[in-house]
Amino acid sequence: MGERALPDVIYEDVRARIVSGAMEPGQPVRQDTLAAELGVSKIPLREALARLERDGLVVSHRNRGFEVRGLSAEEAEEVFDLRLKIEPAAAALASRRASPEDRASAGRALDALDEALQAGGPDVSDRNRDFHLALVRPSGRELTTQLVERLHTLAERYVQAHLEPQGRTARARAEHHDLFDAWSAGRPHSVETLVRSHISGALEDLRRQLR
Amino acid sequence: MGERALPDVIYEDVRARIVSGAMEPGQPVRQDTLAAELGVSKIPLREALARLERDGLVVSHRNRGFEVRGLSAEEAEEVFDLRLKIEPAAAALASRRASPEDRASAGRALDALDEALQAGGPDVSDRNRDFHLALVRPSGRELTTQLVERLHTLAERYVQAHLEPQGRTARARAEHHDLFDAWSAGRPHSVETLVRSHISGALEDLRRQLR
DNA sequence: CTTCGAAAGATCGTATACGATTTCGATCCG
DNA sequence: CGGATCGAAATCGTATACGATCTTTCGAAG
Repeated sequence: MGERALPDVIYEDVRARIVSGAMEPGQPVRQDTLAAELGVSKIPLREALARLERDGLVVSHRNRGFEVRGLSAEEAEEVFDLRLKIEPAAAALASRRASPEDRASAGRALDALDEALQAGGPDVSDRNRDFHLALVRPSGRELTTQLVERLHTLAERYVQAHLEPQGRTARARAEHHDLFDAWSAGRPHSVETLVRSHISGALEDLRRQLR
Repeated sequence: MGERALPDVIYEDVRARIVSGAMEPGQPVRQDTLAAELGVSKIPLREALARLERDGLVVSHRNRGFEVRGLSAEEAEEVFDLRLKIEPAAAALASRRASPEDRASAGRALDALDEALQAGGPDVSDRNRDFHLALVRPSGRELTTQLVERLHTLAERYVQAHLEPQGRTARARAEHHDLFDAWSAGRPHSVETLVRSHISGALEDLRRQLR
């Protein structure tokens, strides 16, 4: 029936709840309750939770189930530090290898992100992830792409929790377009610099909020 | 009864089979068979497999289950590239922050690794992982430590598949001791350099084997 | 009033069972 | 002989059920 596997759907649903803050840090995950709410049994839910634990979004305690992972300034630094080590080079490599379809696809992802930013809906997060991944995936490096996705998700928790969209969207849009232009034109060095400053900028904003 | 959670035990068991090559690249994972062999049901096995998929050790196909992930020269380059971006700095940071107990613990891990290398048993892999993680964990960076562990495991597959222990163990032991000395003395710059060259050396060996 | 302990309730973790899907093999048709 | 078709067997994925563990409650003892 459904095109996508059940644990995939559940995984994305719960992940979105955690990133948005609908499920709060430290909050225990009641498996029967959540499974009932999603209309499934605990089996596929637990598989999704096992993945989320791997992603660093939940933690499990023996015989006490899962809870939403906490946030800390230290971890924020860690996540952005890892992103800075990986994403700039990955995006630069991808810009070298991207095919015309890849560029068109990234362009569409940028458009979708712009629309979402203008609409201000709840799927800005997803469109943002899609765009950033579209800049990395053409590298052909699967593991790196998966890693970038996870780090982006971890970072997004801090952005959602501590940063207001106000004012940031305008700068973000400009940065996205500059970045896309350089990426699409195959200027890897510019891409590397722009990705780095894009990530650093978000980290600076966060540091201000976290004192 | 058992101290460790069932999915954990299964996860480590299956991971060891994949890393050692006992379960070969491309080989489908028969859940009923494997679960019976382990004396458990499919439920905890599938949770373990969900984790292994996240680690990049198996892949799943909708309604067709899991299979052991393939190996490729490209992925080997990718894995070692990621390790080079992350491990040297992580170990250097850890060497700055390590407590006396951390240093003692790392020393014990090194001793255990030496013993395993001398004995030549099948748990060289585990002791090797333990030692390298003992050099990173004191950084206090959980996500980075987890990442290093996964990358080390991915890399180990290539080492097991393509490199002979012969000759390498002597050099490895020397490198481990130099590295531990620098790390234990809190010389982060040396640590960074030594970790980098340790990883690069393994990559060079691999490249020779992979043509 | 506090502390301890036991019983009840809540929650977890997994074995079992079964429907759904895929794979395999034999037969039929072109 | 090659390819399609259909039924049987194998395999997957998950809902249900239940034992195990943890948490809470409540009463008794100090």
